[in-house]
Amino acid sequence: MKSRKDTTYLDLFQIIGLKLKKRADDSIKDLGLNAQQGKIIDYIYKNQGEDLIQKDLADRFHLRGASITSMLQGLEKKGLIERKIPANNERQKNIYVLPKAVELIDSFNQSFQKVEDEIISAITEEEQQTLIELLNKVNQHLK
Amino acid sequence: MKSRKDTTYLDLFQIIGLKLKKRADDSIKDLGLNAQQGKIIDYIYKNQGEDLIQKDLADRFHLRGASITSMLQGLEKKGLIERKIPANNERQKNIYVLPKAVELIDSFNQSFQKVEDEIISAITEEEQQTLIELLNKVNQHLK
DNA sequence: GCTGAATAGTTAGAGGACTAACTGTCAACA
DNA sequence: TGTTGACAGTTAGTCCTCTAACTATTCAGC
Repeated sequence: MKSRKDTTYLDLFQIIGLKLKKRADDSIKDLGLNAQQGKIIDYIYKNQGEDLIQKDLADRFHLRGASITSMLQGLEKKGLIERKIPANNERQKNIYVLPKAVELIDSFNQSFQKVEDEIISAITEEEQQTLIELLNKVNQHLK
Repeated sequence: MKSRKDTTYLDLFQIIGLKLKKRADDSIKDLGLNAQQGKIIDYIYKNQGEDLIQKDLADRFHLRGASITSMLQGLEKKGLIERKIPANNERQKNIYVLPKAVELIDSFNQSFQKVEDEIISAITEEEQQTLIELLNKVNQHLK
């Protein structure tokens, strides 16, 4: 009875999530960053015109404020981003990517695309449509 | 253009995984454990007759050997499991749950079931079938 | 206008997972 | 049978995220 077959949705999501995280981390580790940092830089780059503040990142990436603080401090130390207190609200910090980071964005988006391709190559195009619909339903339902 | 809609499979899996992890952790934290520890105790309980060793846990849960060592040391310190070096192979350690842990298993399996129910209540029964098939395909394809 | 609550961000300290280097045991085969 | 490589597990040190407690600013209602 070694081959128990009661893998649940919870287990599947955890396992797939872990595998994807490891692949994504691996794929950009030569750039000195992990996948989360890459995703965040990309997100900052695409939204930095919109009065982007740390709280937005916390919401988008489902991380705590403290985690964002420490992650951005790290990226700042590496010269990849900068934070400026806006004139109209001294309790916030607007976030911008620096040129050094912009150069990297294409590179890790390509890496992420490869991981993406690995996922979808497991199933047909029709199934891909179905999967993304179901994932979105589940995601939206979880608050 | 604040509502960008290019959420990828990778993003979706990460976000759903994170949300589920937080829910699962929350649901059993009163027992002094996190979800991963709960899952592992359950797995040990169901497989402890089969010469279960640490390597098996590392494989099943996609964690490194070192992580399993430290996690089991923690569970051992709490009096939840024990490890015994088997007679036939002194380089391994067989793992067993202790009574104190057995008492908890029903309780956190119920908690996990609730998280499971939250997932599937987002979609119809037919969609549930489809989703689990697709998830299994993707998972198996990722080695 | 003042006071108290809400909001944004930081710090300190803890825990979990990782890598790299290590110990000790087993197994293969020359 | 002796050596060498594979294997199971551990240790040390790092990184990321978390919670809890904190500072500082802004907002809302009396």
